[in-house]
Amino acid sequence: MTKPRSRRGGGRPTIADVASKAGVGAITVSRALREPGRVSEDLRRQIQAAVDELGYVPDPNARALASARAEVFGVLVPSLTNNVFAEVVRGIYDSLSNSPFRIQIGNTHYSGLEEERLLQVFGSQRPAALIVAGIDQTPSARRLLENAGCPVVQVMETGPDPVDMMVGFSHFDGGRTATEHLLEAGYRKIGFIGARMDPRSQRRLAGYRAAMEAAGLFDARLITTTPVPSSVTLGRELFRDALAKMPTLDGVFCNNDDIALGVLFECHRASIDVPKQIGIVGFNDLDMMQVSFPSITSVRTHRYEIGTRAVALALAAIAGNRPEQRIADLGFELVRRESTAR
Amino acid sequence: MTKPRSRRGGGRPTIADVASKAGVGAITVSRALREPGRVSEDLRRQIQAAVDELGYVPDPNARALASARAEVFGVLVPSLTNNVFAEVVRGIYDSLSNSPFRIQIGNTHYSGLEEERLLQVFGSQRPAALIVAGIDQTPSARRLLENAGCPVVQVMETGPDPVDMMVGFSHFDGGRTATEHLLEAGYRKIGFIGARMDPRSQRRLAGYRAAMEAAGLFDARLITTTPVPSSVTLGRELFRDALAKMPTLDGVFCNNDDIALGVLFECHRASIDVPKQIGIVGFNDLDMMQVSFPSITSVRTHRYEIGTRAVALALAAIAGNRPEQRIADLGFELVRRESTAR
DNA sequence: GCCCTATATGGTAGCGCTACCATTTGTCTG
DNA sequence: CAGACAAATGGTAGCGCTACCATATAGGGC
Repeated sequence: MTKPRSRRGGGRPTIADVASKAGVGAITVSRALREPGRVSEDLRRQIQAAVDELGYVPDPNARALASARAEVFGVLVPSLTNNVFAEVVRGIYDSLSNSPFRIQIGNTHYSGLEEERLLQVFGSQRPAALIVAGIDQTPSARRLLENAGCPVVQVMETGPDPVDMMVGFSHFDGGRTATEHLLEAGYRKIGFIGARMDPRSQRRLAGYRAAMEAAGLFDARLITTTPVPSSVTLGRELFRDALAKMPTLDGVFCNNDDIALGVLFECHRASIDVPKQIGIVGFNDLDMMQVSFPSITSVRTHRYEIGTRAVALALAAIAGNRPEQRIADLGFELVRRESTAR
Repeated sequence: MTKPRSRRGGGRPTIADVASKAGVGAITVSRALREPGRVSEDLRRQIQAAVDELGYVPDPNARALASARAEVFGVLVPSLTNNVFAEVVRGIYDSLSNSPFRIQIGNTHYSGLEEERLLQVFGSQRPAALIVAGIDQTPSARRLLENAGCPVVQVMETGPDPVDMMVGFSHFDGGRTATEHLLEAGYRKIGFIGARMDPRSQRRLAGYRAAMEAAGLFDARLITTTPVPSSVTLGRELFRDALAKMPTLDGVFCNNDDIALGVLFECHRASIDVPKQIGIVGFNDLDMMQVSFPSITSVRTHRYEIGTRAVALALAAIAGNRPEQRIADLGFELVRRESTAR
């Protein structure tokens, strides 16, 4: 009744082909591939030979269907072009490149609704683990994560109430540290310039505010923000706005390095001396911060490591040994450079 | 014999649940979801109601297994952090966000072998389409693409011999145009500075060389390259090397904008006047080129559009109307700015 | 009125793999 | 040396879905 070879499959070898070639049952081939320890040395060799000869590659879809578990890591980030998330994603890829796991990335465009929709889609695949950026999921997204039935790692920042596990650092502390550094360097009229203003930016702003209030120097007019996505061009424009509003400005904590670079360029153009007239601090410490002229002080964050650590935690949880510490705070470092050395 | 509800599936509703709730056959539900036109208005409504009520989401793995075709676009890029590819990938994501297709990205790390390996892995999933960066696949990678049994789009550059379809532009022409612009502006000792030197960089270099030779000004000592990945820091270092080697240098065509920015910063630091003493041209025209001081002339490339166009071509091919023109040349534009205006 | 065709729906049989249980064999106890 | 038990292997029955074919009904031409 059955046709000689699958009528739909396009003729690629299946596990049954390998089994008959090796003279064993299909299930033994399956085991030899997934849990080699449970198959005798002899058969393992025969099976491997048959696999090599036929060029057999297991079908991940059939595997996922039969085992009710796909070998997929779902990753949700708000942006694909923002270097910060690109680095995290790169860390994830590098950590999984020698594993059987595939990666599925979703771009939420900083939208909670889009995040919910993608979690729904991802959930339908029964992923092996989920890695999501941020800790500000909508209630319904949070429920989806809790019921995902797989390890979940929230990355980029730390907070008090993880869905499952967390890898990141405190953006509030980062913002405060950057501002305190400007204060210690003697700057007084320190502005905050930020674009996009996602939850992490908001917390950096809160850190800035805490430092300024502690010094008795806070003034709401020092803050210049926009919901528009960040760019170097925008940094320049926002700085001009800030100066127009507050001509006595003598320092700026920039929400990120793109903004900081825009500020630096505008200072060049307007012949404002950095660091004498204006001190600049960026955030993330991209490569260019150390080369710019003058070089720019920035808060270095460990983005690649956030990706690798998130994968390590997820893999441990999959293997059954969930780590003791569910929250990994990777911290940050203030890197002092010429832009604040007066 | 059968347990009341799937023992493995975790209790999520299946197509059979929807079918019995709507009082129709499972196959009709399947059709209503995939080809609504073939199901009567009445049933379609009943089925939709059942789907909504149960919160049914089709299992993509079962679907892929049964139809021997996964709703997945495989995307192969050499880097995840390089802004150029990130933009292409963003274009792909945005174009597919309202389609049933998922996206699977592979990072080849600029390695042909890794590309082969990933094509093997991707192939095992029977993707709906493949989008790969570059036109320099190894022979065996090319064979995998030809036998993929799905539309294939090579992106980033154009060439004479597409596997299937192509979207990009001529890097040779880009390099030549940039160099000719420097020549027209009166620069004579024009250097080429490049990092990574992947095939596209090589072709830009070839374009530079063609222009220099045509002007009778070519000199191998004007070329400074390294296989090291590109960065702003590296741009600065390479420029110093170039100057040490050839102190009379009066212009540079930089393989990309990161390098160009590094060159600009070094000029600031060494008090070299741009554009009077040195003219600078970058490649790709990142946002920051227009804001830097002085602003930097660059070759604008249409990266996001490459992504969207590649998806459009692939979707057309999937729908059965393969475009007449298999090669889409999106061109580039030289954007003249202060760094070459003397 | 008959046959032909088009449209709408359903039943059956897998897709390629693994969970579950059964069977076989070898080894160790007392 | 019987009985117990672990290790190695296999058979069967699905996982949730769709391709393929069959069936039913409604119209259209002569």
